[in-house]
Amino acid sequence: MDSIRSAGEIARIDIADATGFSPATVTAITSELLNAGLIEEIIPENKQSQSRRGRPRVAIKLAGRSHLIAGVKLGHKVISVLVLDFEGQDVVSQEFPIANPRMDPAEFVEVMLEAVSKTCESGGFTINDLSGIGLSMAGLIHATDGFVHWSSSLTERNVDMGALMEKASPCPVFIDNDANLVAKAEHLFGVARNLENFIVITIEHGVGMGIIIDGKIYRGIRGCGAELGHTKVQLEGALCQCGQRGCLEAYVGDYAILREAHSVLGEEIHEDVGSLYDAANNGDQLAVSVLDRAARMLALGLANVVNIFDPELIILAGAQMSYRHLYEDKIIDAAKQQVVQIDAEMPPIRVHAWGDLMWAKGAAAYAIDQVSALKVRELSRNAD
Amino acid sequence: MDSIRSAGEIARIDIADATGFSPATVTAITSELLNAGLIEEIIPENKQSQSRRGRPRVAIKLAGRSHLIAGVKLGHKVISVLVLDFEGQDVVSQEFPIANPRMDPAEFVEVMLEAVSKTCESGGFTINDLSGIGLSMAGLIHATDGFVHWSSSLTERNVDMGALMEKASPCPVFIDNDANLVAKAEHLFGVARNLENFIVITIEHGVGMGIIIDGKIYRGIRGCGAELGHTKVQLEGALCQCGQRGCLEAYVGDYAILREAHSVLGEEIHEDVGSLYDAANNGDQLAVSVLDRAARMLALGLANVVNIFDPELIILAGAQMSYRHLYEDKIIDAAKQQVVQIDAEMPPIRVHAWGDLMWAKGAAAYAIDQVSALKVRELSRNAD
DNA sequence: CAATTTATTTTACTTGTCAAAATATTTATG
DNA sequence: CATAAATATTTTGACAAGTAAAATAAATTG
Repeated sequence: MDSIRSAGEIARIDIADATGFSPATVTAITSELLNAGLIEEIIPENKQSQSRRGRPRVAIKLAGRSHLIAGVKLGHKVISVLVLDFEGQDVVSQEFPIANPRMDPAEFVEVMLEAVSKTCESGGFTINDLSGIGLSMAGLIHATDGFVHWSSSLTERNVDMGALMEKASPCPVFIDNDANLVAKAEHLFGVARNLENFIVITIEHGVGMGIIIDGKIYRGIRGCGAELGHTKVQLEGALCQCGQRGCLEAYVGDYAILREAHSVLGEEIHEDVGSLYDAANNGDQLAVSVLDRAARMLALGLANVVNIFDPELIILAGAQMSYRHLYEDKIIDAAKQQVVQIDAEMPPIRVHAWGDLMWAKGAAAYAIDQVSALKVRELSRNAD
Repeated sequence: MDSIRSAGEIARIDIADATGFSPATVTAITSELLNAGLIEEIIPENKQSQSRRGRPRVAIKLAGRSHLIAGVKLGHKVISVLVLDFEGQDVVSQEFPIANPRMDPAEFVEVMLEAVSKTCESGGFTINDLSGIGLSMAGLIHATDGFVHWSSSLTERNVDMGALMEKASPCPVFIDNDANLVAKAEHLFGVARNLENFIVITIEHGVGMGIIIDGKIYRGIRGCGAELGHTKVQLEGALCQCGQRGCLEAYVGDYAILREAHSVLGEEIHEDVGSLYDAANNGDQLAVSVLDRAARMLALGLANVVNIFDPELIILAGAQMSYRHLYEDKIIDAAKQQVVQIDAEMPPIRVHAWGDLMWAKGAAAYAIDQVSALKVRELSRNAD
């Protein structure tokens, strides 16, 4: 069982403790995994390790070099590719500008595989050495079917991307919504490593949410749940890019904030929200007012998430720090004011600034997870 | 496995089909359950049953008379008790007026057990013949601990009701939030009998939600999730009975609607929302306007539920038909307008009018479920 | 009545898991 | 330094859950 990953390094007896299996069973399973090369023992460096007496525990970890896995994120302007080893260590990463942000499916597949290939080559290996590719897309995606209801990266709706990828790629490709995959990354590598019920909220151009319940991504029946950005926070409210009114995203997304600022200023002074934020900090009352409404709306959205899910943790995951206006303590405090009050600590809300590779890392995390499961399945089938 | 319940009557081979177990296993398990008296075979009445040839399938059902289970709901003015048999058939039910809607815990326990006792006696048996009691409470409840953070029925916060009940009751008592238990009833006996991922919304004095994910009630980590009624649908909006502003309940709950009507009329013409609804249907523009806002807010809330959960089904479960203004098609249509649009049918929203015993039935359903699990556990322990 | 069909039960085996015993490897102690 | 004590891991033997395949049961068809 791959709860070795969540611990990083762990001795057999601790696995038994953590999983509830008996030491005997752990030995049986680990010896199989060792044989298959998926995990390896750690040779103890120093003799005087701990002050404990008795036979020393020998730690086990994932065999990093056993598999290489790529994560791909298609953004508006760039496509980023990150290759991780089986342990989750960065191997190589690259970004490529893309010509047009909306492509037809065939072009999309080609561009993506091209980017992966180039990244692999820059790391000294080829795409054929990969055991899996994770693909992170903005949009409405039925992950288990690999079916894309709609994505901002595609010119067509209802694309069976899974089938297209399977045909074109030398290794399995796993597709899901970008926010879901960030949640996966938080689960495997991030601040939610030991949690099984938490929620990740991503804010950038739009607002996304990833829900982990009982350790699994919750996707809804058609695969298009968790659309926090399009929950309505105002009757007949601001116009959203989805065409509807009153969506949270239409108050909190960067385009919404800039839109409001420019509607008053009349011209496009601020190129991005970061510059507006700086203006606000320098006392620009208009900027303060614009950002304040966004902040209050976000607080409302966060409170709603708590009221509905009562999760162990909420993570505000951000790639770029130009969105730092949305990660302030006062927003979290405001959210606390709007949560159903009981005499028990409210779920913590933590901010996690990942850096630019957040999205690609999510994709890779998902692929690692899927490849792990695949290899274990293969193993037990080969036992026959 | 007690998926016999969801089918009502089912032959062994169909159980094998439905559960994925082999026929051999089904035989083994059912023979144990038969022995324990929990299920029984149905003697075929007519010889010329079906046109199939071959050995006829013999159907199995739960042994109704094997256990009696009570469900209790404490409302504002009455306490209702419903006794079901193990199959879910009504045995006897009764309602009792209660003196004061808020009691201290000791009084609460006494009043409840008194009501259950009287109901049992009116059915010709005693409380000692019950195998379990389900208790449905409005409020914030950590069900698995039997801990009541807060309830409108109690004068105190943070009551360990489970412990109190265990001391006073001759049989196990299972406590949960009232909306969660309605969801349970829908799952066992209602319109969600074969579904594993659906949502129940109850509207009455307040707005409640029960979430079923993977066949289990989702409660959140502190047991106080699913508070749809207190999600905010308006920044700095109407005042809610919880003390906060902008809660859905503060627009949709009956007290909110009446409050608004009276704020304009100046006097209390309408005793309940039903009368306001009649006025609206008779062309009273003011009544129309008041109800219209409530309807639009409810639609918004429903759309948010779809956008977040993308469930198989949403059920609007109602006890009394005086709330029929909230069950209209136009509301459901309005909700559809505000849902993320994809080229796939949106989850259906169904209205289920239960009648007055809805809440008590939920409590009983939960208790049946828990007692079933308990008995099966006892059985496998006795196998040693 | 025999042949056929379908449902259920029995039998013999596989698999996953565990408790208990055995073994391995260390520290502490006289 | 040998031995005892402590702790981790592995081996062994047994049990429980589940299955495939064969056997049995109970109907229909011709």
